[in-house]
Amino acid sequence: MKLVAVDIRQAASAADIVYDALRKAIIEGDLAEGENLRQDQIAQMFNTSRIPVREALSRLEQHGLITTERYKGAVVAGLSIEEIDEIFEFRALVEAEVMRLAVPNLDQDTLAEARRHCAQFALETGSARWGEINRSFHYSLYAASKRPYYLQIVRTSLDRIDRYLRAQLTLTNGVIRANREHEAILAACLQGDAELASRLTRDHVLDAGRSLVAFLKDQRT
Amino acid sequence: MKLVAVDIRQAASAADIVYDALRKAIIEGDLAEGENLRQDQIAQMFNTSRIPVREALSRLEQHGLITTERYKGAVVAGLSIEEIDEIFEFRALVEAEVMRLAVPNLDQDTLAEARRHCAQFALETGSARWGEINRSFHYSLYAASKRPYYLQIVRTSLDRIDRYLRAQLTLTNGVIRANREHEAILAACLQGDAELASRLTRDHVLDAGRSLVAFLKDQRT
DNA sequence: GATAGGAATATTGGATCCAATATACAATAT
DNA sequence: ATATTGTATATTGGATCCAATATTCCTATC
Repeated sequence: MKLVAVDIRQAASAADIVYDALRKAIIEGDLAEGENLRQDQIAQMFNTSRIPVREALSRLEQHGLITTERYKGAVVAGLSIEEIDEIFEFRALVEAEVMRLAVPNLDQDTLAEARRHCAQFALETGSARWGEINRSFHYSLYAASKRPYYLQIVRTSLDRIDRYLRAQLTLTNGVIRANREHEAILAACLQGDAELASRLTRDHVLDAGRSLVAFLKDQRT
Repeated sequence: MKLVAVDIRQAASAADIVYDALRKAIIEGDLAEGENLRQDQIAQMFNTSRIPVREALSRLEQHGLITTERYKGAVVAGLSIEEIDEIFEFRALVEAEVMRLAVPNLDQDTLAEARRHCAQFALETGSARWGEINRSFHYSLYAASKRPYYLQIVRTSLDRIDRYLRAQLTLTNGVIRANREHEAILAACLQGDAELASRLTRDHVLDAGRSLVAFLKDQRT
């Protein structure tokens, strides 16, 4: 018997599909902050009932991507400047540590992959994919840390501010700076200098945060 | 008109109540790891239908407290030694930073409250409340950091291992050591020495982790 | 014209019902 | 006796229905 076995346990439920789609839409900024999420409307869009939608919304709320009020419904969560600042500060702490832990485990394949993402980031001109490639670059390195719990935290904290990060990359000249910093991080990794890579990662995140906060402070006046 | 105004928006839904109860039961170890969670059974216990139960289970899964498999149901999540180790390492990183950020903001009232919790921890003989008082002690100090996002992360990571931490406190002589360490942290806070308080917090968490891992390695052979 | 009150509508939360899947167990064949 | 198949039961996921609450809009009153 020759057939490719798939693990059927991971078949996605309707709630999973709705959750993934909404998460993506929020992260990428397709759903604006403050926008109402009507259960009925979403259910119709996915050709399903409200039950899986409610489950998806409940999950999104747990991750802070939406806020809900009883009998009033869900809206895409917004963040204050202070909250954004805090999340960037937190990310700097955790991602710097993850980078430090990753460096000793980096092998040639991983480094090659990271270099690919880095190059791709520099080449990409459309804003749509910067956020995604940026993630891929960092994740490819972080994965070597072999710290699944840390990575999950990194993912959820990135989720919260990704929308703003994309705006920052696009609207300021963040891409040029980000690319320069990516190359520096990659160079440190190639040299096996964990401390340097960690410090550069920390600065990279804090830089982006500062730039974003400045941008938003200007915009929100 | 004289009455205490309550914000009715935060009235708990059935799903909230079920979620809180299950979370508490898992954290406190009343539900053993691997135990099945039948929707129908839980619904009957709370005099409700399965809908709110399903929502509660979905939320618990997002926080890693249970694992579910499609059409098979939910079980209380267990952690491997490696996972426990990783979470303690992570907590050490984050809680040390939170402590560092908290010290400059500590005022007399907060310190008095922390001292109360610390004393209460030393006096308590029954194992049941150690976990709770331990949390209260640390949270009372952490709150001064004014970093709600960090605190939420600390809470969820503590949730994951609280069950094991309680076992460690109870079954080894962890309480004596923990209490000594609490007093040292408190002293550092009173002196306003953020670096010291941070380092002691880090060691406190790592100590507990090492002790727990040693205990579990022995037990799980 | 502005405002308070109330009916009509929309929306959410929860209960019940049905379909899909898993599990337990009996029946049958080897 | 053991393994395999089929069937009954249990359980979950999703759809539909009902109740509780919020929102809208209309009307009456000043």
